[in-house]
Amino acid sequence: MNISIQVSATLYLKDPTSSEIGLKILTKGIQLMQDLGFEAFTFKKLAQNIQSTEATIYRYFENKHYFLLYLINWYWGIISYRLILATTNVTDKRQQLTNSIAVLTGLPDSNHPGYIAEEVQLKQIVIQESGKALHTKMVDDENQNGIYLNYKSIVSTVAELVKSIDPSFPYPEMLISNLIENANHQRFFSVHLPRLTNTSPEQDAVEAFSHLIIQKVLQS
Amino acid sequence: MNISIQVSATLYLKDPTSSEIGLKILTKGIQLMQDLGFEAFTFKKLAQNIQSTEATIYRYFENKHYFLLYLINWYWGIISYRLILATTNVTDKRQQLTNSIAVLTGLPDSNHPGYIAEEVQLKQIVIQESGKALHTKMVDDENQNGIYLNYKSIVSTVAELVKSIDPSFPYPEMLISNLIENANHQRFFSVHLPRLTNTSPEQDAVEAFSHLIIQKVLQS
DNA sequence: CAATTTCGATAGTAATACTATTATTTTTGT
DNA sequence: ACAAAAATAATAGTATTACTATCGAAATTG
Repeated sequence: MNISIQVSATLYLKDPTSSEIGLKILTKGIQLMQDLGFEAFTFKKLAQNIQSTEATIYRYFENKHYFLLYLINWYWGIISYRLILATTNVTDKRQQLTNSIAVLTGLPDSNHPGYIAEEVQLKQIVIQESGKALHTKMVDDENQNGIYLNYKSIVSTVAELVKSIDPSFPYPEMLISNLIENANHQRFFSVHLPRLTNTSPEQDAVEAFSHLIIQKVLQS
Repeated sequence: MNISIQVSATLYLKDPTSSEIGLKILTKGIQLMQDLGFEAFTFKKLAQNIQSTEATIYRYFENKHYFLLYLINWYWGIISYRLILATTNVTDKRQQLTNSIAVLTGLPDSNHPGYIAEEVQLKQIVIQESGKALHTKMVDDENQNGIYLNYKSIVSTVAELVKSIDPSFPYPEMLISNLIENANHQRFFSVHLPRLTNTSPEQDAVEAFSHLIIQKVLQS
């Protein structure tokens, strides 16, 4: 079975991994969210898809906004886990950082240690829909409820690594959050607005760009 | 009077700058969009605000998505104009680039040449709502309609500058679109998720970060 | 000043985002 | 194996949203 990935309990009313129907909501929900996009995605459509009813889904999730937050949190949980795998037993801090940047900005690969089937789809959703989840009038409440903890702890962990390598660099958190966000943006651009980037789905340059920035910017 | 800023005509049904009511829709609309956020903003509420009717607003804009696109396009039009002011009569390419980065990542300032009253509010809207405008199933159609031309031309112009300074740098467009997007992200983080950044509303470090990246990454 | 455009007022519709109720099925503890 | 509890399906209903349609009055324009 899958390694258990932590998703904040404030994101659901009833744990969807605790029942058959809950799991169906997740797997078919991911699919439908990808196919339709957040705005066209509705619990009604999902209910029809899993041959259940709206009311049932509402017992698991407050609304579709929380459902999206759940998926995004799940994704960052996976990445958290992969970050640990990529850095344990690596003694050199530089190498730890390089491996971390690879996890954060590289493409998912079924050969990676700790690969989880949903990762590719979840990443797509993160790329497409993250902005809508975050840029809400509710951010501050949700932040207080610990909903972004997974994400914040990733940035903080890797930023610490940056600090230990180059204590004089003044913007470690900004650097890391930038590289993470940039990776998603550039991949979006590469598909929809290719003039804005120098990466393409065929020849992915996002990870290389990220390593270059790190290399040029940090003094070791 | 204001310098005329180009906004793509595909974004409106009737030019809002051509009538009293249209201008009211814009100014009060900007205000309301900021106060309520995109999701809670409705044409009905705006109509009440300007003591008019929904139907009237629908005669100017297809829907609120296009209204948001209009505002964002307007913002990038202003920035385009400010970029020109910041680079004309500057002979040194390095200096041109530095000035451009300042325009793209610095804070708006009423002392800037070409300052336009709405700029501050529009910037806030761009920071908060850009993601929702772009990350839609309709991106590709809208892109074909030239809706992102202002933005693309900014990236392209500054990327050309990068190329002329350091022809060996392999990712000029990615670098510039990254710095632009990053500036908005970090300012959002600084207010809502301060742990993710090293800038704050009191002590803005975004522009300094951007200059640093440029300086470290480009060879002159 | 006639013709046209624009606007306000009002009405109406389909879809969305839920909440509520109840009967049936499934699960669980013993 | 069975009673109690929990979960689900089926259905109905509500407020709001995102529009479209109509039509007479007001303003603009040629």
